[in-house]
Amino acid sequence: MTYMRLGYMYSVDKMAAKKRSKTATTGVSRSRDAEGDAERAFLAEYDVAAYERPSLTVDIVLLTLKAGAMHALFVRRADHPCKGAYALPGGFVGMREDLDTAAARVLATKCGLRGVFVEQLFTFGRVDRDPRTRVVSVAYFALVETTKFERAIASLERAELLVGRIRPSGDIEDATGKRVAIAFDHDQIVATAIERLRGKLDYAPVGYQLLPDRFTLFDLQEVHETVLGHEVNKDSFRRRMLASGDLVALGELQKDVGHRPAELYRFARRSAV
Amino acid sequence: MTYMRLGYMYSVDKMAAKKRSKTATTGVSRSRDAEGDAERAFLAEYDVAAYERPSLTVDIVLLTLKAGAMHALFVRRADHPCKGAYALPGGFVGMREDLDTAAARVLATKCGLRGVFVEQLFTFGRVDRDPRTRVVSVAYFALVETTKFERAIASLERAELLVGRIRPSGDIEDATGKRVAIAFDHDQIVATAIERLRGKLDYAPVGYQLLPDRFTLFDLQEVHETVLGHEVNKDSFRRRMLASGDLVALGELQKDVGHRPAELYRFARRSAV
DNA sequence: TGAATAGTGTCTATAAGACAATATCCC
DNA sequence: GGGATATTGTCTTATAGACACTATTCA
Repeated sequence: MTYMRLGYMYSVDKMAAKKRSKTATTGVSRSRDAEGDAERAFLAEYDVAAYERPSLTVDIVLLTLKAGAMHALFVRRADHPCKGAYALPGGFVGMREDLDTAAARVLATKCGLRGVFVEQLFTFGRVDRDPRTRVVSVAYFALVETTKFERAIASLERAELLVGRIRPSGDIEDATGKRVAIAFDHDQIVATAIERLRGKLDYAPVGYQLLPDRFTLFDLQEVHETVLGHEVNKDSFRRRMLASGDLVALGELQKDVGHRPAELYRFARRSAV
Repeated sequence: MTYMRLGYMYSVDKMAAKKRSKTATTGVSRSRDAEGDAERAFLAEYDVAAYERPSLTVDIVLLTLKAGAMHALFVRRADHPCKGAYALPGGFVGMREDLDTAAARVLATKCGLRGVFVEQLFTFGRVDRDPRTRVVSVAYFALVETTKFERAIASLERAELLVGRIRPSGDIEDATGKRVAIAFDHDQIVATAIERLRGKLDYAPVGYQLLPDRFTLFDLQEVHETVLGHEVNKDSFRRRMLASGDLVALGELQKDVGHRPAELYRFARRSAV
């Protein structure tokens, strides 16, 4: 029998036997009165107007899954530095704009997408990451299903938009399969995004951002395999997914597939569009 | 039999049967020539000197484990806003200073610690998080063994240093057990640090930052239980840790413990001191 | 009917949880 | 020896991987 105490679970009849007695430790928090010099130092430091500040941007790694590989959206750099290279869509953070809001704005204006999954990824701030000036970039990653992705970039009609195919090695290639140059440290940002996505597969129903509303278990398996970069066991994958409670069977089947059609599912947290 | 192709594992004799044939997908990457207006927009945007910029700081969540609970180091705010409240040690990011370097500098100057584990945590940038001005803060978390922690703050001899005990609920209390006020959004930053630490337990030998050089398996178990906020199964924990390869048995035993002494271990990646 | 993949059932190996039995220290 | 905890070994249960077998669609 167990009960909650201070947020810890204790087994009433076992704790005494299982736990080792601890030597007493004396508290150490000290609260002496603030001294004058420390206070002055603080005040001086907060006179921030006197200091130069780095530029602050957000960069978006918009990921989609297409033809068995992850793809990201890039913008071709029109100028030096890195002229002609693939850069991530990004923008400066406004003074009266939350970071998440800035990310959503860039996603809307430069990628043509609203309401998709976005999450803060990591902040890149190496001093020399941009040769022009000090720029610290808060990177975000977004996931979107491929049809939305393509509709979005088609709607923007912007010449500089590019889609890069991300190889498991981390290399990025264009539609012809040729490896392309990536601007600044954006290759590293993309690699970090893929890594994060991989980590999320274990505990989050990631696939639902990358799949259409209705999909088969095999579709979902392909998403996992592509993200992870290796095969997963089919039987075990099926069992795990069905046991997770994240999937709802629609009672409908694939059509026109040339073999026994698979059942269609949707994710439990998203009502059918 | 399997072989590598494009970074994917394929089972030679099984792929045909296991994989469903995919409908062909046409590539979509387009590389039309850059247009003049897009170029001008880019240039205008990069004229960054014209824009106001948020202040950029790093804040440190220095965590240690003491008396069965996580503790963090705070600084008492000497001024408004949040006068008297507990704030995280932090500082502005210098123009010629990497983010990680800034974090290490704050850790050294304000916490008295060098060479400890530090990792970027998350970037907090809500517009209203500091009422004085727009401040975006890249939060870092650091882990240190309690004796180092206490030696460090003792060496600084600064009156405003405070140690907060972090309750599993997220509340922070002083040495007397009273809940204290936390400045700005720093309670949220601390909560994020604890959450991250929990997540890392699954795949990283986190304990080694929080334990002395020599420790018993039970010490390590206590670290996990405190961080996770719940008990773990002793037998399984033991097996997992010993099988992980992260531990090296020292062939020495505890002394003066009033019961059968446990074997002492050290972490494999850290040579004895 | 045959090709192709979906889905089910079963067996085995591995890891986790439970618990008994034995070992070793200090008093 | 008695108290206390460490450590080992065994049993049970849950989960993953492997694989055979049946089901269903289209050509």
